[in-house]
Amino acid sequence: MKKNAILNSALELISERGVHNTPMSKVAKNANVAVGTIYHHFENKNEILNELYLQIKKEFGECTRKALDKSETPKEAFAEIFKAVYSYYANNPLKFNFTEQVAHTPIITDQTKVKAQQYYRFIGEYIQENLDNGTFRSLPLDLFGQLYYGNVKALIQMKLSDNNRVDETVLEEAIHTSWISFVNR
Amino acid sequence: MKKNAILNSALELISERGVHNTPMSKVAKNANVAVGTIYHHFENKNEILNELYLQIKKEFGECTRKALDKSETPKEAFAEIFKAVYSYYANNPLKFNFTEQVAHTPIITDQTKVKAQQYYRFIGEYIQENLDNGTFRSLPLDLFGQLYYGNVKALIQMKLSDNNRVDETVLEEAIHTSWISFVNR
Amino acid sequence: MKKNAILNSALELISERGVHNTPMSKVAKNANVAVGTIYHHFENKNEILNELYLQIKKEFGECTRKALDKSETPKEAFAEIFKAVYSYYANNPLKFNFTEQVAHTPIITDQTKVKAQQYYRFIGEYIQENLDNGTFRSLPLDLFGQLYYGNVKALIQMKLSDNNRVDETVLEEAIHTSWISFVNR
Amino acid sequence: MKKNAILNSALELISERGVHNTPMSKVAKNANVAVGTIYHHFENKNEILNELYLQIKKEFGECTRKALDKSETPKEAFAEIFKAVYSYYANNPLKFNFTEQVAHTPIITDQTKVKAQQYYRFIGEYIQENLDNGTFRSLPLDLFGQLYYGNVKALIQMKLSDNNRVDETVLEEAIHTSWISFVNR
DNA sequence: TATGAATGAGTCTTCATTCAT
DNA sequence: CATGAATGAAGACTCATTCAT
Repeated sequence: MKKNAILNSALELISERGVHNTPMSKVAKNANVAVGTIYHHFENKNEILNELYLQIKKEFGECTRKALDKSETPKEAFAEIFKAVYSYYANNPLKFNFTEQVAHTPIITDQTKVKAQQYYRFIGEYIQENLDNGTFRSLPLDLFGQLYYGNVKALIQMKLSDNNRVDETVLEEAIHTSWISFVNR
Repeated sequence: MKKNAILNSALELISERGVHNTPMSKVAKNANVAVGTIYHHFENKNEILNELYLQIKKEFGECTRKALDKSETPKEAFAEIFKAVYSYYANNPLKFNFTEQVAHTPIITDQTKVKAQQYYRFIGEYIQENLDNGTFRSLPLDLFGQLYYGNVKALIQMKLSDNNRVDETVLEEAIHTSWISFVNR
Repeated sequence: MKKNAILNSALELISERGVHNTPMSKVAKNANVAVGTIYHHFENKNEILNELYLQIKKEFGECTRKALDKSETPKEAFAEIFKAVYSYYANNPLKFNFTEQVAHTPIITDQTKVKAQQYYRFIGEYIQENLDNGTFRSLPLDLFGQLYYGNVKALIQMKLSDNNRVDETVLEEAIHTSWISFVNR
Repeated sequence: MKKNAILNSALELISERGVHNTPMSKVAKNANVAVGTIYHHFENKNEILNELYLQIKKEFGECTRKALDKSETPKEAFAEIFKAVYSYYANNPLKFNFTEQVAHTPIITDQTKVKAQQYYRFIGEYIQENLDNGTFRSLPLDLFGQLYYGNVKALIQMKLSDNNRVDETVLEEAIHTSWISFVNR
């Protein structure tokens, strides 16, 4: 479908060249589509970006959700979520770059952000739960989230900057590093 | 000096409106300077951004260096560096926004990045030292750096998004959280 | 019939929004028809406008003709034609707006204009007759026409801009004003 | 001055080809100016049109005002204003076409219209005066204005469509035709 | 006939940069 | 050094028209 070709084209170009260095004309050409066709499927450039953002966050949420569901203990869940997030972005570097570029930008509307958050709200719930039952040390929920995600991101960035540096050992090491910072005792 | 007025004007506008939403004409007007004047002091727009980046990283480095110098134990140093970085950006939100926006962009040249790193190389050295002497758990140096900086950033972002949420207690808590994740035993 | 739906849709939109602010896509949607369907019934956008123009002028001619036919004296005819033209456009403001917008534009072809004129040639003939027999003061025919129609238009515009200002009295007054300017003695 | 070149270029092209058939690129080329230069002097296309409109109405007002000032009787004033308006547009056909095209369009803002009216308010005042003192037959002021201007326009159009048809005699005849329609008795 | 996705030339506008004063 | 008018390439978006289904 041309709509998907357009979304993929935009993802590719934007993640490589930046949002403001990616004219619609290039998005069109790269999608083997006429410029006008883009506007048949999307209201404007921002709508493409919002749709792309939402699509990524949905996929991201689904992968991570599976990881949580198959886990039996909080510790296992912690590691599995970590690995899922890491894997998702390590395997989809374009999507990582795109998200990082666009997330804190007025391009992504509040409406989109709210919608997107529903796809991974369960992570917050997982954290809150284990904050409540004393598994985790007492920290503001959102700070916890930022620290946790920051830890995963550190690893993702290492992976993307040099594919060979991150192996199973480093991954486990990073997870452990993260875990001990949050867990009580 | 007009050159400084231009740099400050650019910093203000860019951090608030984004690089690509900040035309030179606005930079000029905001600096009370004619457009042409900018081009007497800078080769082009990118040069402004690179110079700004360098200037910020230098200042950042100096603040942090002082924090390290007055510390006596590795643990104290860890906390002091954390606080210094946090304070610098919490007190200079424009500079934080600017840096975050620009850092991972082709706008900032490799040459600039290399130069900038010299201003805070000592942090890497501090970490390496304590990695070597066994104070810190064994982690790749750059991963360590990313994790450490990621932790500080989580707190800075919390501060900037809601000034009142981060007090001395939360700060100490965050530092502790970070410390225990790295230290051996 | 879809063809009529298209013509009506175009009339509505164009009279309200202007020719160049009325894309074919909107004409189609407003007519509950696909864009492509329009091109089965019309060669292109201009053909719609020309057909619309012709249709209006025909209807206009018929109304006015009836008014003339039932009149017995030149003076009565003068008044009846005046009222007929006034009524037609006062009751069909969309058609008035459309005509005014389009009439002096290269959109309407000379061929269309010639065809249209046949629908109300009898008005010119009525004037010429009474010019010849001395009822009217001697004026170039087309100037007479322009003046006469200009007088009616003044009233139509008054009516359309403020519905309540034009009542029977004002209408009669305007007709009288016009009549005395043309009649001999 | 380039600003004037732009205004003249726009006047020329628009009066000949229509507003929506006159791209800024052509306005620029015809003015021997770069496209960007236009936007150095005007906010956007509409601002050019509004400024042009205002300029024309000002000039128009000044010419007509002189005609009124040198007149001694109401009848003389009636004729002189008629001639002045006629002459102005007959000698400036581009300006006539431009005004006619644009006047009843949302392009010209209400603010512009209000400003413009001040340039020829005195005509309304002249009419009102002679309506009050019984020189003119009792008609709504604005209808009077429309009829009066309509009569002049009829002659202007005749002149512009065939330069040779309107001579001094026809002009006097038209003025007389108009005068007798308004004057009492 | 009917549909509506697709096309791409053309429109307005922006903005980094230049250069005459 | 300072000024700001001028430049024109490039960008987002529109829309009349075509054509495969």
